[in-house]
Amino acid sequence: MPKKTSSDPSAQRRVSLKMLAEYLDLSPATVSFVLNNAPGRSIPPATRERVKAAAKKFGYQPSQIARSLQGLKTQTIGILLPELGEGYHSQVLSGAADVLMREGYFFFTAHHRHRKDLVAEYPRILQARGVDGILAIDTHLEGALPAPTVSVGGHLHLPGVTNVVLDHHRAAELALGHLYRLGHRKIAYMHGQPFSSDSQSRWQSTMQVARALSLEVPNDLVIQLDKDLNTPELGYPVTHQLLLQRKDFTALLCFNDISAIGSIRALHDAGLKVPEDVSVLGFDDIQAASYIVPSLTTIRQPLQHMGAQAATSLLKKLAHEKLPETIKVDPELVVRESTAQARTHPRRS
Amino acid sequence: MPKKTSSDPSAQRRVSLKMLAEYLDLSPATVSFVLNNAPGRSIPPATRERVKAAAKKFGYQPSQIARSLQGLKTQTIGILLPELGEGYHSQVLSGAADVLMREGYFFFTAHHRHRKDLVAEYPRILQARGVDGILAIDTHLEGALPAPTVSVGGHLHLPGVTNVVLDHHRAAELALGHLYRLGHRKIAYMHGQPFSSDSQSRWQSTMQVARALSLEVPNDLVIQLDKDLNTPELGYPVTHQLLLQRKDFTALLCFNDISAIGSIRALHDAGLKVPEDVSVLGFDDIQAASYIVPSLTTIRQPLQHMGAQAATSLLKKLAHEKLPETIKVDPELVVRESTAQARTHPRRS
DNA sequence: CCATAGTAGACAAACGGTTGTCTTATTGTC
DNA sequence: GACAATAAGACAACCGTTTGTCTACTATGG
Repeated sequence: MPKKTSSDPSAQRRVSLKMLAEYLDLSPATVSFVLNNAPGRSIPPATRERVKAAAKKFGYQPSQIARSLQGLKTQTIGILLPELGEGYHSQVLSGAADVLMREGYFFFTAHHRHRKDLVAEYPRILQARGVDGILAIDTHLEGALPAPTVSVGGHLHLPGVTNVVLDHHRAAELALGHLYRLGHRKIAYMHGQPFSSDSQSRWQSTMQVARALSLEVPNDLVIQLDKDLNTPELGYPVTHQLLLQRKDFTALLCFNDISAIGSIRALHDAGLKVPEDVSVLGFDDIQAASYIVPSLTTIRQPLQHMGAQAATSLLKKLAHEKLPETIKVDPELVVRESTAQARTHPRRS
Repeated sequence: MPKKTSSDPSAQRRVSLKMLAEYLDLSPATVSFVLNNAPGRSIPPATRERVKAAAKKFGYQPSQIARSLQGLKTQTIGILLPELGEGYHSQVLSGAADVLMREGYFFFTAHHRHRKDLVAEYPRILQARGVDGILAIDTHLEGALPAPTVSVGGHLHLPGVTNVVLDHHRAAELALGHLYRLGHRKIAYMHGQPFSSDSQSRWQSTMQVARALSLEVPNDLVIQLDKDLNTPELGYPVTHQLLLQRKDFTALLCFNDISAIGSIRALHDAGLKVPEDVSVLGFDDIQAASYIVPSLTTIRQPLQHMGAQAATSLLKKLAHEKLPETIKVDPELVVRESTAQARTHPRRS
């Protein structure tokens, strides 16, 4: 049973504008004017000093809540994302948070685990809590939002919602271009899971670039992820399967780093060396990419930067600047050990 | 130049209690009573229904801000942490966030990068924004806090602040016990960086347990981390150094997983096999621990659980329950590939 | 000396709710 | 039929700010 006894040691009442005013024998209004340096009011320097001194003395801190009630901006943002913790979303969040805090904004984060009811409910609750704007990370928004919104990696276009996305075409160019320059012509491709938000656009871009480079993409060199996993096990079985069918490819373009790590293991178990026999290219540049042996060549998504870009855009939007519908962000090729010059002679099987 | 033209598509004014009351031809008070199911007031069912129907019809959402102003609880928590993004803090945050959201709380996260001025400033700002309580993750708090506070991994004890920490003694028992049972008697120890918050307590616990097991800890089997790195490079040079001096140890107890990965590489480069020649034990259980070859046996810190525990405790504290000063959380041994039976015969050098 | 213009600040009305007190009908009781 | 008790709801104060309007006083110019 809860006890009511504990007298909070931290419960000293905060001083309010009124108390300050009473102490100073001034009206709250005057004090407010001084502390906010409001224009159009004449207050003699002596009084100003008196007020400021008292404010400092009592550690006066204006109540944001009362301010908000006036319909002023709250300097608060609501951030919607699927999960907190490791990975993609956290990186984006981190980039956004840096910008927001630097600009004097605080933010709520609301994670919804892709639950539709929560995705629908949270924007309203956030509005009730007075957010000036909403930042949605990898969140499938529906319907009109109750506040200015910018999204990162959103797959659909809502009117008035600016979307920050990776330039998938550029990513494909970097990836295939790298392999092409290393002499690879027989490349195996990995298609992402159908439910993953990037699968579609990434695949289309990859195919476009492949055509542009006159690379053939035979069906039996395409493998398809299906499991909902976040471990290397994701890539192992499909790669194993691929090896049973065809062995005459010199490179494997993976959907992400996690699956690439599984693929490398599968290749290794089949007696193939990476990168000597097969080059493997990842996507994302997760932390583990640089740890594993061989370290992974990959396409880095500048997640932090995307978050920062989104936050900056949202702040601009709040300042009534016009924004483009879509903001593309450039990926980056990170060359490590898992890719090398293509074999010129067929490997003995 | 910012344009003022953009007419927000999302700007339809929210309906307030007053508007609702006017529409219903009732006083705001009555509406408030109905919607809050306030006791001690007699309202006929018919009116109740009318009110509820109207509220639903207009999508009425009470303003948390106005409520807060009454001095009511805001159902808001402020979370202080060093960084957002990958790693330790994010995991703890994730665990805490789950509990808070489940209980209907929202939270601000404020990251301070260990900057003293921010650590001092944020609690006050959070209070001005009306938080009911503060959760501090790996944050060096000083002085009295303006709200009930619980901390995770805080190194110092503040009066009235409950601290959630790992049971370091238990961790040492798990680690050394595991190695001991595998027959290891000559164990090399790694001491954490002096600036890392856990170094001290972990080292002390380890030494205690070593004594209890009658394990000798000769000076030349102790290595000391010093660099402020978050990559395997952290563990490489010190392990290399150790190998130059002594080669007759059968196990290495690392300070964390990151350094363990570097150590494994150093051992590998020196021609030693893990775990056949040397067993390596990590700490933390980061994601990469299961990816690398050999996968890492490690002591898992239940970070999510610690976060959840802290959040639960804070909510209890807000309900005026008495809490212990310190809450210890149990670590967990995760056995993977990097540890094995100790060599019974000296390795050929 | 009086009208006029500043100056310094008070007053009060919001903002959107909560909650204690008061009023008006309606009913029930003897 | 007089009276109290109860039901149904209005009224108003308040939370801590901001901000438009108003007033008292002082100084200035003619």
